[in-house]
Amino acid sequence: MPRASRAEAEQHRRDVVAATSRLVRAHGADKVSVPQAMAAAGLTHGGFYRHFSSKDDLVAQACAAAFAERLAAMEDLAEEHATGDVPARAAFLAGYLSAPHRDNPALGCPGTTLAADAARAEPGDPLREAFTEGLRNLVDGMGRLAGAADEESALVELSAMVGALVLSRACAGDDLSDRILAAVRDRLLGGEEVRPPS
Amino acid sequence: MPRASRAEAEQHRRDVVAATSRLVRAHGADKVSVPQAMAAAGLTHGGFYRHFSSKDDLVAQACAAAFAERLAAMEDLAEEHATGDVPARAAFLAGYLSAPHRDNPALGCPGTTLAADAARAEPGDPLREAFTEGLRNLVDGMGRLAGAADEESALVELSAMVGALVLSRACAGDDLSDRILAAVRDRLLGGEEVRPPS
DNA sequence: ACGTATAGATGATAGGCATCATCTAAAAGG
DNA sequence: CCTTTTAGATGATGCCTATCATCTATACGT
Repeated sequence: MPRASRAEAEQHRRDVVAATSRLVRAHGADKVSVPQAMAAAGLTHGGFYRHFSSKDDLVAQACAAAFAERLAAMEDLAEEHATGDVPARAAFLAGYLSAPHRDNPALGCPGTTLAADAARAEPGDPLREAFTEGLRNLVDGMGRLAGAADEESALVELSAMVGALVLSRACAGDDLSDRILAAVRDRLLGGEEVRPPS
Repeated sequence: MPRASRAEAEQHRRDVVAATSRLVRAHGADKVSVPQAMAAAGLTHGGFYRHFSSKDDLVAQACAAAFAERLAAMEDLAEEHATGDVPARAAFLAGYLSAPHRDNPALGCPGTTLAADAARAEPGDPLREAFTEGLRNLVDGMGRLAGAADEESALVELSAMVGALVLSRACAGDDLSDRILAAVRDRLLGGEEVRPPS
């Protein structure tokens, strides 16, 4: 099926990015091959280099797309709960620290799934930059959600959420996994101190 | 150099595990090849399958070794600060949430570097089990460090620490990286609430 | 409507990988 | 001391990978 229209081609590119975004979150950046990524969008590997300059380029775009998706979900949540009795922040936290989020990394927060790949990338790597940019936006978004909380609070909260999800995924199937999620969820929603005074 | 003594062979095995433990923390489990792991211990890939049943087996042993190493360091710290004026917990936190720890993943906490690999492993995978076991020990160790704190507190604290380190590594080089470490360090050491009351 | 640019398919190239087979010489054990 | 065992070296094997070259047919510009 050679030669698609310009609009179709652009849609294909978007499909590849979206599919890759899910694949890399589920399996890691290096476990997704170019043929796999293209096939996931219904194409063969042939046209790849007409859309992307390299595999790293695609992965970086996929990372950016994942962050954008999550940010959009956060803003939807903020609107949804703008007038409700459940604060948007509580809804966000409960969803984030839930078993479904833990069990669905492919559609989940890239802060948890791509951080390891970004950390291992070289300082100039496009993935590294896409991740940093996305993370900054996520922190800003959390600040807005919580209602003008300071950056420090947003950073602490996000760290606890990311750490909890990462650890709970790593030991999923074990009792410990649920206990991690519950502990952080209760503590963040209850507003108790991080450490009980000794 | 064929045929080493039994004691030498056992030492070689240990060397391979120790070297791999560092390699996988630095580069990820799949980026370390069998020849690389053996070469890092001064051997060729030839004798590999006399020591390990598979690459997965080696990686799992390397993970367990990394956790054991960290736990030993924690116990040393507890002894060291048993009678000092700086509580062991504070020393542990400060070291954990420091730039050197961020910049030296090869020698750092496997909870941050191997969680992604463990999370992607199948439920029955030896890496998954080694990680879960190591994590459980780490949580117990933290409880002892903080002086009989409840498990929930240890889990929340560890989540925040792991999340902070993972995120700060992923955006190392950017201002944000230092701010993440500082925010979590200050909050955990200061004993303030996770979220300031709104 | 016609020529040209190009999206996408097919196929090739070169390299790295885990694993296994074979060989060797030295240690273990009697 | 002589036989057996085995740690480790060398060298396949077959598979998967990113990237590039080539081809084709169709959408686009004129």
